[in-house]
Amino acid sequence: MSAQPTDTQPSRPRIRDAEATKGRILDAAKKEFARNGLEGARVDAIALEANANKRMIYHYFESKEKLFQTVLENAYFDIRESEKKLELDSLDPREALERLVRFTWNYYIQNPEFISLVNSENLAQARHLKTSEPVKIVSRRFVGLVDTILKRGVSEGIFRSGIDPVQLNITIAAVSYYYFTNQYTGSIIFERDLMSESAQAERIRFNIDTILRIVCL
Amino acid sequence: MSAQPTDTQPSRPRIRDAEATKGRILDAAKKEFARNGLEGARVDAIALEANANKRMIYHYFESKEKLFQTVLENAYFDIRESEKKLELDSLDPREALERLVRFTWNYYIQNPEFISLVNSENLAQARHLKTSEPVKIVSRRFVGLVDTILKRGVSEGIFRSGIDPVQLNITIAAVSYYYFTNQYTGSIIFERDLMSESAQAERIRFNIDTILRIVCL
DNA sequence: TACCAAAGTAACCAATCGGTGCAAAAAGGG
DNA sequence: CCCTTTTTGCACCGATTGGTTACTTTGGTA
Repeated sequence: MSAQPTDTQPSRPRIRDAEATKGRILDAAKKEFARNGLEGARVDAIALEANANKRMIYHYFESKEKLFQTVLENAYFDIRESEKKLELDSLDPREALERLVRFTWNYYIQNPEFISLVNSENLAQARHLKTSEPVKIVSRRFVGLVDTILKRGVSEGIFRSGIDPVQLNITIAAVSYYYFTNQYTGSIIFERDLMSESAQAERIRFNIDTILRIVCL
Repeated sequence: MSAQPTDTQPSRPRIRDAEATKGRILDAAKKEFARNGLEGARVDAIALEANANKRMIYHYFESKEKLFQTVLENAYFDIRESEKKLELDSLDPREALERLVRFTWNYYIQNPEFISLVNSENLAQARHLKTSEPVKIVSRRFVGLVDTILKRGVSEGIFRSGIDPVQLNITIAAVSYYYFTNQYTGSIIFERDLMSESAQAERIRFNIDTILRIVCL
């Protein structure tokens, strides 16, 4: 054993950086809320993980609930921002739809916290999102995405008309979201490792096929 | 203020009925776990709701976790039992599939606790279900259901071959499950009341259409 | 360099949580 | 009618929780 007091650097010059501290708290909170849910998350655990003092959480974010709200809003901003970078208008409608399905799948894989946060928010009956005007604003653009693809497909004569873009949007999310959020109970009930490489490859193909079958003539 | 010690009947004759007490606790626990999640649920609240003493919960179910496990297992037994009553073999494959999609939808409506309990279990990485052999057993029959319909449809020349029954099973659940579990955030993001009568009717039609498009030639 | 708002810390608190010890009350067999 | 077993009630506990009080340290700047 050494005489050093902790496993951090012995006499860290302690840099003051409010933005960095806020960022570390948000990152830690996202992890903790995703892993344990809104009720299960521990403020002390967030402070520890963020390498920050618990008092700073209340200094910057007021309460556990407000912290969750901020984490959740940021999560929505992030996914909508990523979607904007897809440039689906340059692709033909079928390819645009396939890319959107793939994007949704990959986003959930790379950001597993997103699904868990949304689940927590729905258990809370969306009480944090209700008051968030910014999230509503960024969501509008997102709904328009599928609508545009659908209209283009119809005018090109490859998609059938009369499809509700909201229903399609929901279904695109559903077939991937459900697979991930229920991966643990699913792997038991179907007696198959749903998260193996081969199972994942199989599922994404099935999902693309499903969505294209909905829209094509 | 009256002199009565509590708000229960002053000298209730106290009937001994272990099974009834257990049942009331399980009902109350199901509601409480569904509403607040595994971590958010309060044992005192369950006791109050069940009109039973908290001590009885630990007498009959040992711990909060074990109580949750029992509630969850019962929920799975119930849905699988209901599915058995569908008699899908007497219908032609297309109708059988439609009935199964409708059943899944209606079951989620009539048993909203089921979805919430499954969500909680997945947040807990299915640690309660892992050790439950009975749930695995009743699940096998369930997977076989869709497989049988699919095979019949192929031999009758109305379904295409090569469809993985597990993928189809997952998709049937997904398109309804996702709609309900995300009803609160969904209603905000799509700026539409997803739970209105008309919205529900629209969704179930869309779901039946989706599933039939997957299997039909 | 003296000053002071901003950033960070440690110790603490009241409330609440899951879980228990213990014994009274009620049923049922002899 | 007694006595064992099951069912019930109440008070209580140690641990943990979200949140706070009071304080020190830092770094830009007048």
